[in-house]
Amino acid sequence: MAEFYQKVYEIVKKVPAGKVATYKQIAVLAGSPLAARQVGYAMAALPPGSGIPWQRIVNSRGEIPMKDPSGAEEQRQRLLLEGITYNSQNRIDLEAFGWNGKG
DNA sequence: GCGGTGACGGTCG
DNA sequence: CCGACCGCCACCG
Repeated sequence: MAEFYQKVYEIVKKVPAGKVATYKQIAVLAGSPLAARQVGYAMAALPPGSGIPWQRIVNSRGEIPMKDPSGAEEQRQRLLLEGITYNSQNRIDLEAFGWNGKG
């Protein structure tokens, strides 16, 4: 079992609702600050019923360049339910919703 | 062990 | 902030 993925999933689940975390944040907490790329790959590997709040994971720009636009739409809808709002540029304000990583 | 790959990040312009 | 280029790590065949 890939420990890195398992670690990433655990951290993602630790992200509180109403907050968003960046891939870098997850990578750092996972123990590999330079493996942010793999973090994103781990998210893509997550099935919709995995129980992992992958929608709270965004890149440093506060957006999710998902290959499937349909999934991005779903992600946006879920974030709205958590109180997270998108700005005019279809991006999330990391200054306001960015998770400090300490809960 | 090797080569290919990717929801990325940092730097440069 | 955005776009372009390179580099990074871990997973997969």
